[in-house]
Amino acid sequence: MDFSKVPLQTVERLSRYRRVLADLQEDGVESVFSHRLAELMGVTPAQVRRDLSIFGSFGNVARGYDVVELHGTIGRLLGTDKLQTLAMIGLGNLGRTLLTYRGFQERGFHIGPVFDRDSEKIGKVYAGRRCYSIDDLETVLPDFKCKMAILACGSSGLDAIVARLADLGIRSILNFVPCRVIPPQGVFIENVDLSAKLEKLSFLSKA
Amino acid sequence: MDFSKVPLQTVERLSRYRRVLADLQEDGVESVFSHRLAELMGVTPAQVRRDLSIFGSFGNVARGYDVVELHGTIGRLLGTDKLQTLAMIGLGNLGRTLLTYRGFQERGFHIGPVFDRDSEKIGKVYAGRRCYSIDDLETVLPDFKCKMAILACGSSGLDAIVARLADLGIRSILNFVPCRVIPPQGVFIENVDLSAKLEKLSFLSKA
DNA sequence: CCCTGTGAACCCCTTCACAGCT
DNA sequence: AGCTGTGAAGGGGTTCACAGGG
Repeated sequence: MDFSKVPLQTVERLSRYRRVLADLQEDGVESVFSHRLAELMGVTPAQVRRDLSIFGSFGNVARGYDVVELHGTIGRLLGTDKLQTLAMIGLGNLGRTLLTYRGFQERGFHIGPVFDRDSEKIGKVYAGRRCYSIDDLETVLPDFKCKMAILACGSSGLDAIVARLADLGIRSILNFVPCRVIPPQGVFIENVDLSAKLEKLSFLSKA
Repeated sequence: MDFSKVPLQTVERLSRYRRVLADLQEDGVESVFSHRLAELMGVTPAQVRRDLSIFGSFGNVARGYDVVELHGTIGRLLGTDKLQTLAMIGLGNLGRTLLTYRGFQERGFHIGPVFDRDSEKIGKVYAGRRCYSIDDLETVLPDFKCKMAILACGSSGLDAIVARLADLGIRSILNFVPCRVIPPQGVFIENVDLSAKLEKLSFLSKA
């Protein structure tokens, strides 16, 4: 598998395929044609076949795609077939909400250690997770074997924190802080900027 | 201005330009060249010039772009130069967090009426906003003159709610519910799927 | 010189259309 | 017949490279 020639947009669709397949599986559907899968996804059948063909030939001319098998395959591709533990930086409003967000658990993600700089929070337990001082990142984080982290903190000193996370083996980051963070070598960053989305909608609805 | 030939990705960058320009303005910078703006944005100078040239000729060969003027222009383009009131459906964990999210206020967005179907919540006040029954959407929503809405509810009956919102004049929707919603004619929907983002990161960090 | 604005080239992704198979 | 997988064409967005101008 050559990761370099997988379109980014295909990757983004993979999780939606998996969700659709999970629903089909629950309904007892054994196999599905690209046409039907496309309909459920809101894309073209050609798109479905192209996306899947990048990773191999999973389809059968007579029966289409095996639902259970394809669901499992995509799970393995995404790496969500086993539980992954995430670290989180920042325990404000947003951070505390994410701790109890069911969607993560359902998809095999679990927030483990959380870090903050506020001494009021350090040492306390939130939704079953102990809050550590950001100063103790280097001593605490390695125990949890996290490969991913969530940034839900303030913007000051963010680059330094990201650099430390990278040094500790964090490979990818979900960033809720609305400011540009330059990814260290080998680290992927996905930004979530809710205000930007609203501004986009505001622009589009003036058309 | 022909909206149809504005690349979607350019629209998404507009809010980032505005943020960068706001920072420059705060620092007392009067004008800026595409090269510097590109650096702050993390894009190429050609991209900056292309993006801005779509909306007009704002640059000056000798001095570059006027910071204050461009900041204002982009604000008007995005429609964030005046306060906009949003409606919100769903007052769970996420909904309550969004009510107190500072980022929205800072960018000129204000959540007005909130709706839920849980009779425990209806009539109560959360962060200064009264919670209405979703059954009263048609009688309550028109008073607020909302053009945008946020979906932070469960997935059941979502299409029906979206149709009702569209009938009441909602033009665009920020959707946190992880399921496909088919946009009614003339309505824009932006989906926020946090688990999908994590799955994407999970895939990428295996490369 | 070194800037902006922009036609043209380029690249990535999507869609078409069909060969190959059942 | 109707499906999958895939070369080839098409389209949207980015980058190149340069004309035009202070």
